Amino acid sequence: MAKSCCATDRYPPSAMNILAALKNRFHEVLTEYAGDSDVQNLLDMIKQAQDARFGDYQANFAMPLGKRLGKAPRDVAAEILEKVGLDDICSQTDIAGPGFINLSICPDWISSQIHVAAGDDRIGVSPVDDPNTYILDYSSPNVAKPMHVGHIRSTVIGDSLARTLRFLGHQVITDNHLGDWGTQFGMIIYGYKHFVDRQAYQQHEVKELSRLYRLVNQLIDYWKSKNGLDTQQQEIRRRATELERLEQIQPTGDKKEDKKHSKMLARAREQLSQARKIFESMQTKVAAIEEDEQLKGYAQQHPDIAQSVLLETAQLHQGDATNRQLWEEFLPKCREDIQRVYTRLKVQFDVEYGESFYHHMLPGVVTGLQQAGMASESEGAQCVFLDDFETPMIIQKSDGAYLYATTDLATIAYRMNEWDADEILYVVDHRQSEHFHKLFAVANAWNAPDVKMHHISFGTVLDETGRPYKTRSGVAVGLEGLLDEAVSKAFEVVSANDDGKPNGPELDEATRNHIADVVGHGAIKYADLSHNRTSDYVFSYDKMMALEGNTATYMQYSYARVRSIFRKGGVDVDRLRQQQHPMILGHSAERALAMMILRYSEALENVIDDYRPNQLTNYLFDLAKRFSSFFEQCPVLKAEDDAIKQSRLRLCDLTGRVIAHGLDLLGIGIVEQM
RNA sequence: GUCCCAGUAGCUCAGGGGAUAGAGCAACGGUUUCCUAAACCGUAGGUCGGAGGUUCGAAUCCUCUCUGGGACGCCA
Repeated sequence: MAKSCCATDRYPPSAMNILAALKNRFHEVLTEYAGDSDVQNLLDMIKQAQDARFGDYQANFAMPLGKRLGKAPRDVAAEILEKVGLDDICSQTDIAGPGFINLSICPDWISSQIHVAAGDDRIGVSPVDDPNTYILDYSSPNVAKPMHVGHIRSTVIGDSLARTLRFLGHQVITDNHLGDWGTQFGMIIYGYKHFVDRQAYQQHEVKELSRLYRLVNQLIDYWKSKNGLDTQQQEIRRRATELERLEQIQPTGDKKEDKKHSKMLARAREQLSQARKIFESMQTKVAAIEEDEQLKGYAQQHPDIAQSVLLETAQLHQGDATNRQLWEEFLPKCREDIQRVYTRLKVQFDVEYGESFYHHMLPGVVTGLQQAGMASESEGAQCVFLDDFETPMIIQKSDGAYLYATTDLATIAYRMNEWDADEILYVVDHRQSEHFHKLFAVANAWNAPDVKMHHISFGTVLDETGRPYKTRSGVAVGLEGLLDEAVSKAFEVVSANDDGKPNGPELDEATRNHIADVVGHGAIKYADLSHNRTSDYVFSYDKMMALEGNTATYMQYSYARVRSIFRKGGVDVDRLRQQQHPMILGHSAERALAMMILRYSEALENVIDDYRPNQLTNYLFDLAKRFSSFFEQCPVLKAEDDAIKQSRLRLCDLTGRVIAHGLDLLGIGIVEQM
């Protein structure tokens, strides 16, 4: 039932997402069949075709509709198609299988749309009709210690979501909720008072502070382990006895019983081995201190270090002059240090209100919740009990100190007052999901009933053995070192590739450095963004820097190829854009590429739908693949005639624009040559 | 013990009601007098952890189960 295309002049020259256009067309007719309430469900069954053999788009609503109406789905499909009339948009409409409606978009319509997109600053992506105010809370490192690999996902995902939401027309406030007020500062204050190396501090304050942080941490761990050894030993004995007991039990012959028994045995063995592992790790920590005379001395002089650290923290919070002064001295230096990483990553925040910013509001949170009848005392602490959770949310400890839950509630209150947020997104790793569930429940019930809050959780970065990514010594890998490594690997690849060019190298040292910088940082970011954020992923330099397949480099390379065509052809891009030559999509590779360009807005909608930047990376990868295919099959500068050449140049230009724009939304740069 | 998340090709991962489940890498075969071969084209590779259920239709939703990871009152 192929149909021919007719004129396209019915369409105003405004940007139109194809899917939206199709849904628009079906809307009225489907309402006749389903009524207003259900029509959206049916419209959602119009989507991109799963397979190119089925055309460009497919509509799947005829099957459920047929069922409901007691008619054959294929008949329903034919009836609806007849009523809707898609002759101007579709070159072909087919009913296939049980009642799939397959739609092929008419080439004329594609070229008219691509023509519109080319003349549009936003490359065919309209801003949303109803902008919201979003607060994005991401990165949020603890400023007392260097940033490590665990911080990058939050930073990169949050930054990309902020850019995307903003481009779509939403009001966005990005906030780096720094950890600048917690126990870590008690630790460095304590460390500074007792163990500082003056000379080292003068040379590099932050380095020395982070050494002090690690030292104090290590000493606390030492005493905790040392004091826990006996208990752990008992635990091992208890587990061993239990295991022995279970091993004595003879099979009963009853299949079910025996299966249960062998399961218990396996569990008991696992628990025993776990207990031993914990014991060993405690022993290692103890030994590390005791084998070092200096550390051993420190430990013996500071047996109550854990308590003392909490005391230092409490004194800071209570306004103790010395601690406050130290905090004011340390904080700006720590922040500068962290800022260096943001500068490299080109990540910016609208505000950076750390935990300390909310300190004065915390008593009000507790009294407010008490007055609302939501908080009550339990075991000396102020708690909010919630129906859906076994454990309460603790908002004030029995010693009077506040917790991060308290700060988070104060933060929400502030954000509502200051910005009247519609939505708050927390880009934080998945381990904190229970905390956020509680937090949202309390805030919605208490003082922020209408705001939508989402925990944009993400998985752990693993090493090649599937363990959380750490160095051999067990410390999380420093972020700066990671970035340096990526850049230097990129430099090697850039140089090797340039040296291997048939007509000799084209790039000087400075250019190579610049390219390595863009490519290296892009590779790291892309690795994070291209995985579905909810899953853990295995971090591998080699995969990331392979610079082939689904990597930022592949997109950057595509862009560079576009630029190279323009350079070689001496093309004046501004003129090209002004001249607006007609788009000719005669070759299947041209059509496929054009279609992909028009789907950019659909890809961005998919990103926002569930806050998943990997929807954009997937799209860009598809786009770049189509471009490579086009590049192979369709000569541009040597096209058979000038009309085709001009059309192809415009297609190249658009591809380059979408790639550059999409990468920018991911926080990734492009280069002219590589 | 309770709760949350994951399990898809040899490896790393997409796909989260729609047709014969995809990509990259690795393997194998091919492409360069031609705009960047960091590329392209092709071949091979799967019981979507397992069992039930809901549905016209299930990798996708529900229940149970196995395996792995994580979180579970005064850390953040």
